[in-house]
Amino acid sequence: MIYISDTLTKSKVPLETGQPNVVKMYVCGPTVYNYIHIGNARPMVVFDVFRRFLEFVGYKVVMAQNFTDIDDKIINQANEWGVDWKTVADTFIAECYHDAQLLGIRTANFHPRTTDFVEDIINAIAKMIDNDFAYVTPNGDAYFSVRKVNDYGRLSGKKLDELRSGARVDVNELKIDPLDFVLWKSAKPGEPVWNSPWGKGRPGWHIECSVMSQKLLGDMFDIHGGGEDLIFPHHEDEIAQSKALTGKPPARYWMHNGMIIARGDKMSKSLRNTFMVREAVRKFGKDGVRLFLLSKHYRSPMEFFDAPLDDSSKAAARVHATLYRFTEKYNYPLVPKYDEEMNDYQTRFIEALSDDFNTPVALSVLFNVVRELNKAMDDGNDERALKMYHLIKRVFGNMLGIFDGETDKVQRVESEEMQTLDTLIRGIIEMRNNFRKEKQYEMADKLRNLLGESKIRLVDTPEGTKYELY
RNA sequence: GGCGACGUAGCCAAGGGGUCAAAGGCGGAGGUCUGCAAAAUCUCUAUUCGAGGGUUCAAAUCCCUCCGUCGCCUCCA
Repeated sequence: MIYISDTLTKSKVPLETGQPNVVKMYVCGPTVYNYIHIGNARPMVVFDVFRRFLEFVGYKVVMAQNFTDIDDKIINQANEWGVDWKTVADTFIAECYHDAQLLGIRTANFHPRTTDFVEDIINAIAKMIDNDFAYVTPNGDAYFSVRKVNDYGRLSGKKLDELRSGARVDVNELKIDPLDFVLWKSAKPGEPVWNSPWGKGRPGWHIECSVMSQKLLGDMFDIHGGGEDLIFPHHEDEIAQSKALTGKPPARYWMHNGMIIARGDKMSKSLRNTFMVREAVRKFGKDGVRLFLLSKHYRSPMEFFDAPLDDSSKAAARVHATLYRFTEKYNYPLVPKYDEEMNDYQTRFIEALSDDFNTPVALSVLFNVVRELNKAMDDGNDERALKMYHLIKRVFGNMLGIFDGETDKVQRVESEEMQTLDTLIRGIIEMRNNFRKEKQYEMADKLRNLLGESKIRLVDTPEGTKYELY
């Protein structure tokens, strides 16, 4: 049984899906007006791994992640650059796919864009107006009446009257209640527009997710995920909208990941303390970044700074070296037969992830197996080595989306340049070994240092001298 | 102001009434291996879990107080 923390009930609950062995999951994606940063990447990686885990234990996962491709920030950005909104959106959707791919995030089954669903959104709003959950103001805005649904505020633990007294809510005389939120924004001059029964305008933010998730995953899917900053008002409003439309909340469970903190604040584009995914991958490697993101429980906020990223990067490199050591001997390792030890490690790994997706514990199992793989190779126990290799590379690595490349940062390209370099290095190694044979260690060490300065590390093994670039 | 989370070794981070003299990673010390290194491996590196009270046969784990950090309440993943 898999247990997850449900934001709505604030408790750890068993995952019981609508259809047996199928998990339908919707994860809120970014508004595309710039490159994605590490904060955007956390839910992407977390839910990517969660999905792989569910698949491993036998679920068929149907996953959707949206792009908000029309919004004030996109329009502002477009105006600033003197291009149209769609160019901005298209550009950063493309860049987002690029960065997601760099991070080894599998594409979801659906990546809906708001502007592809305007017709459905209009229909949904019309229905809410008909059923008296929403109203149109004289200027052509449409608003949702928050007080028409019961339990509004349950997800975020807020009480309507406390919110009102907070007086932080948008003061807008057109709204009947200050807490009402916009479903359709009437167009200001020069803004992109779509036609609607109540005038030219564009969809508000919350309605897109309700409409797209319902259309793609159905009235009540299993898991709705996203960053915890979306709990209020975004997800609260989605619940209200779905209840107005279908009489049901949109999802059975709500999973929220904690924020990435940088320099004392939440990482956010508007706070200018972002660290781009692209830069992080360049600096720490794909597996280093993923390992970092999985090193802390997904619900806790995590501080972003170099030291732990460096640690994760080193740990990833160590595992890569171990795997490389194995594949050097066995180019095409086949499938081992499971034994008690393998079952035991795998069970521990799965149990960790089954307990509210405890990735830090799962990683501890992984690192234990890495040590066992090294030991098996040290002992010359190839059969056991294959078993450990299989667990790391094909089972754990597969679920975590790591160790699927040759090495993390160092490329072992079969290019002509590499061939030349290889010949050169091998030549120097041979010279050094001749010096060693003649016990001229000073000369031998000189050559080793020379290579070391060029970031080439020599490793003397019983099978001869090897080298690696670092 | 309201709601919520957290404070565990040099750093990162699990655990969440007894099996914890507390997993794992990074770092550090020492051993094995090596001509020496490197890599790998082994041992050690928190008698203690922010501070102070309390409950209990038993607490890092439950309760209270205090100190500190952070999130949400506004666009945000």
